[in-house]
Amino acid sequence: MAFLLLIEDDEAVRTALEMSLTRQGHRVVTAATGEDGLKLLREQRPDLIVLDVNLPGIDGFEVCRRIRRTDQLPIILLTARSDDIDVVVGLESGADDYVVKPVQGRVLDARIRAVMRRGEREANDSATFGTIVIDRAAMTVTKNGEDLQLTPTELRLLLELSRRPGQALSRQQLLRLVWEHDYLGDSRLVDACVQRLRAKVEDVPSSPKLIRTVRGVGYRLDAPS
Amino acid sequence: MAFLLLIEDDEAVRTALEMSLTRQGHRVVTAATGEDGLKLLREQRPDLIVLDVNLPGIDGFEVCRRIRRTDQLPIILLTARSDDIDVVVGLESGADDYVVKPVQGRVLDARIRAVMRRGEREANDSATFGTIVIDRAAMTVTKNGEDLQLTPTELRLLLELSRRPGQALSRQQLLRLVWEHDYLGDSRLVDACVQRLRAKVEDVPSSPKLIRTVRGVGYRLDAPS
DNA sequence: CCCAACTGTCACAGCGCTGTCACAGGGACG
DNA sequence: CGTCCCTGTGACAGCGCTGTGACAGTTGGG
Repeated sequence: MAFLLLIEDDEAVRTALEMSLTRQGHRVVTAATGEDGLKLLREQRPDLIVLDVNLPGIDGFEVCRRIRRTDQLPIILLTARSDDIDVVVGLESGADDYVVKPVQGRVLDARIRAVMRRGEREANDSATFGTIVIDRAAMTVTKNGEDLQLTPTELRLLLELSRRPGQALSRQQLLRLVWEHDYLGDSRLVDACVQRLRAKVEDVPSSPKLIRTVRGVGYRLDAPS
Repeated sequence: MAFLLLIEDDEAVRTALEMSLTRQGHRVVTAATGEDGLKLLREQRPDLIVLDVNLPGIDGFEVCRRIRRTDQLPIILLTARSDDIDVVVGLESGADDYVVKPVQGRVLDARIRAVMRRGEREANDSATFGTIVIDRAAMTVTKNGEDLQLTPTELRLLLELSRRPGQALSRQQLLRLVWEHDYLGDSRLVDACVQRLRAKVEDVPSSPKLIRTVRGVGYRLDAPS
C-alpha cells in the first residue's frame, strides 16, 4: 500500500515489523542506524518513515530534525513505553505521529494508514469535523451550514489544528504556528483563544467534543466518529 | 484526457507521476529543469503544466511567473508540505492550483480535472454574481441590465476576483494580480479600490454582499446563493 | 481526603485592522 | 496646451479583536 523506510537498531524488532508490514501489503526497506536511514531516504525516496527513538549514534529525534530540514514526508516515531517527555520532544522535532513500543504490526499499520490519509486530506481545500466544515480557499468555517464569524486569530488556530487532526499540539507549538512567537511565559494566551474558539465551534462549549484538552500538553482537534 | 507537461527534478517522483498520469489517460511530457520545461512548453504547447517548486537553477515560482508573461495555460504547483508561505507565493506568481507533496497520482489527476473544468467555465465569456453580469469578451459589467462605468483598475480588480469566485484573496495577492507590484507597505491602495468598486457594484455599499471582507486576509467575491 | 498543578473563565485596556475621504499628481485626450 | 478624470496616498476614526492577569474550578496523585 505504501513504500516505507523502517529505521530500528534492534534486529529482532526490525525483522518482526518488516515482516508484519510487508504482510499488510507495504513495501519496506530497513536501516539499523540513523546514518544508514538518511542515506536510504535519499536513495530510495520512501513515502513514509517509521523511526525508532533509541538509536546508536545520532538518535531518532535528531534524525527527525535532519529529515525535516529538507523533506516533508510523514514520519512516525517509535518510542519507549509511555514517556510523555518523548512525546512532546518528538512532535516538536517534526514527527507526524508516535507509537509506543512494544507495538503490534497491525497497530502500526493502522497508524501508517491514518497518517497517509491525513496527508491526502491536507491537500484538499476543505475539511469536516462533525458539524464543522472548514473551507481553506474561501477562509470560511461553517457549522450546520451556517457561517461562523471567526476572528483572524481564531481562524488561524483552527486551521493549524485542523491540519493535524487527532494530533495533540503543545501550547508551545501552537504559539509558534499561530502567533509566530517563541516563548510563552505562564500566560493564558493559548487557553483564552481556545476558549473563544470553542464558544463558537462547539455545540456545548463547557464539554468540548471537537477541541479536546490534553492535560499537561495542549490541545487536539478530534473528528467525532 | 489532456496533454500535460510535468516539470520535476527528482527522477523517482517524475517517473512515478508520469506513469500514474499516463495510466489515468493523459499524454505526458516531462522536463527535469525549469529551462527545459520552458523550452518544451514553446515546442509542444501542452494543455496544462504540473510544476515542482523546488527546482535547481530557476525555481518553480520564477518559472511560473515567466510562463504567465506570455501564456495563460493552467499551472498546478507541486509544493512541499505544510508550507503556507509557498501557497501564498504560488498563487501570487500566477498558479491556478497547488498540490502538496507527497502526492498520489489519483489526487493529482483529480486536481488536473478540476482545473481543466474551471478553465472551460472561464473560457465562457460571461459570469454572473447576483445582479452583476461580467462579459469578459466585451469587457463590460452590467447591473440589472444597465451598463456600469468601471475604470480600468476597478475592472481588472473585479475580473481577478471573479476568476476565483468564493476564494479569499489577500491584499498581497491582489496587488500582484491587479497592479503587478510586489510590495504593499501599509497603504490603503487595495482597500480604496475595493471601496470604489463596491460603490458601483453593491446594492448597499456599506453592507457589501458581493465583495466580502475577509478580516486579517483580504477580500472575496461571493455569489449570493 | 487533601494538596498541588493545571486549566477554564472573565473583564478590561490597548491597539491593530479596515472603511472612508480629501487631495494632488499624472495620464489621456482633444 | 488645457481639461478632466483616474489613481495612489496618508490621515483619521471607529470598531472590535487580543493579550493580560487574577481568580475559580478541575483533575490526579499521594
